[in-house]
Amino acid sequence: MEGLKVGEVARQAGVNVQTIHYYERRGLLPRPPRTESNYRAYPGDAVLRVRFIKRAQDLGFTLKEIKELLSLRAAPRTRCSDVRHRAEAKVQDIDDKVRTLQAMRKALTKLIGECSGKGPVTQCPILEALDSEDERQCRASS
Amino acid sequence: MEGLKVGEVARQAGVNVQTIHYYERRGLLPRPPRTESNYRAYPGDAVLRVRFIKRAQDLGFTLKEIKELLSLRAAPRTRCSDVRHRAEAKVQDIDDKVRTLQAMRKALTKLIGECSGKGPVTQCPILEALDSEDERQCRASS
DNA sequence: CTTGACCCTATACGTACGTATAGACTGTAC
DNA sequence: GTACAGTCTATACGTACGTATAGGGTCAAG
Repeated sequence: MEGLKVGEVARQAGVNVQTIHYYERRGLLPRPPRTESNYRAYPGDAVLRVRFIKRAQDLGFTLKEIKELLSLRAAPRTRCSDVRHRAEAKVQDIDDKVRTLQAMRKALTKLIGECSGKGPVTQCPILEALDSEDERQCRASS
Repeated sequence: MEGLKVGEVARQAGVNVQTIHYYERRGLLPRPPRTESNYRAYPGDAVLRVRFIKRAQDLGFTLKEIKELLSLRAAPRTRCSDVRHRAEAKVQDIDDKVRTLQAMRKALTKLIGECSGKGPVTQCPILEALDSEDERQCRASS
């Protein structure tokens, strides 16, 4: 029998079987040929493809973006700079998220600084700040 | 007629009506009394409660955590330090997320640095890195 | 007396990323 | 020859946070 069964691909790539199926449904993995008994028969490089996906996720790419990276690669006459652009955009995304988190952190530590931790909860400066009307501009897109 | 209607609360708090209903379902807002025609009749402080929730979200608390903060406050004999603890834990969460993002960023910019942006995509160092077998430990919990 | 704005409930949709289950079939080892 | 591990499809569940829709009732103005 030619090719790997789905369980084998999953094992080698360190994901579980349903994840492989899910990636296929999402169009991240091409539909492999089937055996007579309708089992998926994957070429060996399917494992590499799944690992590629996982590594790209680790770098902060969404599955949608990863799908684009993969089709970018598949297209001849794509330039390296196209990929580079996406990576740079992703760095931007990351920076935005970090800024949001830092703003949260700053606001929180400020409140913690004002809280002695001693009184009853009715006088907690943290809760009071959350109650108060003053419109600190801390709208943060999560 | 006593009390505010849901649309009024929503407007004053800057959220939409379904959000109010959703918070009620989630147990973040107490079920208000009803008029004869079964309309919700909110006390004026319902608006403050919704704003409290939005501010806490801006600080990075989940709705579940906010619910806890609210019940913490409702309970007599809760100490201010209980609230403070939650805030400190949240700062920890934020720091973890920031570290993860920074690791992504570092890995990405390294790859970008290796990419001239000039060649065809078949020789793109970014994609090659994603392909490669070497097990850089960049497992990141998103 | 009808139009329009508002309210009610229940349910589905949306994003992002899977995980789990049911019910049926296959392939193999004892 | 049967028990068990693996596969198939389809569908539901899970998190987190809402948004949207359908089908109905209510209220005030013109």
